Amino acid sequence: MNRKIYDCQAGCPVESTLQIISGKWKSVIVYHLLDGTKRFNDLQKLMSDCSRRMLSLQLKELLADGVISKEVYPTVPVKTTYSLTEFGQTLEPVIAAMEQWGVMYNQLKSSEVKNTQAS
Amino acid sequence: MNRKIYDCQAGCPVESTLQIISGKWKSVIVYHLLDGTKRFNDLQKLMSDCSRRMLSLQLKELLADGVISKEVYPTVPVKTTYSLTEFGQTLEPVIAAMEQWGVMYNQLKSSEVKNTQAS
DNA sequence: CCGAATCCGCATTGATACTG
DNA sequence: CAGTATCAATGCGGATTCGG
Repeated sequence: MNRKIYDCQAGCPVESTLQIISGKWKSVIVYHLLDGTKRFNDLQKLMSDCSRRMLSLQLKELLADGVISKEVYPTVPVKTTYSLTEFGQTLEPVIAAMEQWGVMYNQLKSSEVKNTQAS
Repeated sequence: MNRKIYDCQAGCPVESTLQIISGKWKSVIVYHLLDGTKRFNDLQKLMSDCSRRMLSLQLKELLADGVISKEVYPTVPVKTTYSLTEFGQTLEPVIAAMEQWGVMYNQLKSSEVKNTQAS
């Protein structure tokens, strides 16, 4: 896990942010958790391209970075839930900006399909 | 170059955004280009942890995605400049959010150092 | 100066099976 | 249900070299 993307002391803020959310699935996880507490399988279903293993790893890193918290209910089939910590909540503007841009981008793509631009 | 992170049709907007800026250095490049047109070496200096090879690759992808544009001046030592396209400019809110969060995060980290919290 | 091409080690990730 | 363990495959990314 090579977290050191940039070693300029307290350097480029964009890179600092990246250190927290640059994992392949991290921002997506945060995105879904902004919606509320979720169980492992809930997340799995929301991110079907992310394997259970990957999901597990990314959650572990987010946990280590204090972005999310985990609650384990020792019921018979174990139940665990993940939520954003207060710290994690501060990422909301970042994720929201990504979401908004994504919406715009999706529309753009679908309209490009219709136009089938000939040169 | 596996760009398909999510294949849900026009799916999760956060993932769509990620498809464009998820490269290890892409958002940093965009961040620096928001500041104005830059030459290859300028970028290289601003991102000293990014090898020439990586910079080149990431620029190529951003170019392919229409985020940046490239101008080549056929002078004797070739000179090339990179700028954001109009499309690339639309990423500004996303990058700005990342930057702001990064600034906050950097401050948070440096204040934690001072407190040396003993449990 | 910009960047493509090749070589190659290492980290990331997937598949599959297993556990409490 | 919520993970972990192990193994194998892929691909990222560095170093170096060459070209325009």
